[in-house]
Amino acid sequence: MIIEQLTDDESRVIILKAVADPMRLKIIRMLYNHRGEMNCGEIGEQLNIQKSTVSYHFRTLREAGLTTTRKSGQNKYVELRLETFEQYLPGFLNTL
Amino acid sequence: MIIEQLTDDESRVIILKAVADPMRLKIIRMLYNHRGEMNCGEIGEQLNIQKSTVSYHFRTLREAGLTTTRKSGQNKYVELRLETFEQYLPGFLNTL
DNA sequence: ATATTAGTTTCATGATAATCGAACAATTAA
DNA sequence: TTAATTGTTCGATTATCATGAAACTAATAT
Repeated sequence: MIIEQLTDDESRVIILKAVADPMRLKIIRMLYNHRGEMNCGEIGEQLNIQKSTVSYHFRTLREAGLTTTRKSGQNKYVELRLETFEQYLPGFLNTL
Repeated sequence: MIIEQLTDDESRVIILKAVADPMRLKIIRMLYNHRGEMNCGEIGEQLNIQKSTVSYHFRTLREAGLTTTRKSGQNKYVELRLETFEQYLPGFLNTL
């Protein structure tokens, strides 16, 4: 696996693109209101889209550093990484 | 001209997409550091891209409500709309 | 052992987005 | 009146993105 060396602006663009989507905005809002980790499945249910699409959005958020993931059994739990939001988008979560 | 009725999330996505681009990030940073309006031309010079592309980015920022424009003679001056940043991306400009 | 459940990966597709070059419009200078 | 300057618009092209369907993996349940 090749380690990509990203400039600060490149990271920033990846993060902003990750947030700039209606579905992912919904996911972020759910996670924020829930204040803690959530089951991927229960999030997906409320979005009314295919699970492959949900999985894609989770990956996008994770690769942007906006979430962390914990696997337990056959379930997977997602949680917001508040530090990343604080660093690149301070105050953003409060506007949701 | 049809007036579009946008939901808050739709506005939000338009704003986030507008910010999620390296060129526009450069433009925003320039405007912010300059603290005040700038000539479109002098911004364009530093970006090393065609003026049609620069014009496209300016339009994207303006339509997202992130800038205002003033025309004076054959020049055009752009300025950040700090209120919009404050409302949707509070603290963001300080991270640049 | 087999079936079920939760999630990922891959492939194809349609939709947006970024860029350039050329033509255009408006303003100012010669 | 004719240049030159500043910026916009249009058309074409390439690249990226969001989505669904199907096949797959891993873990649990029967």
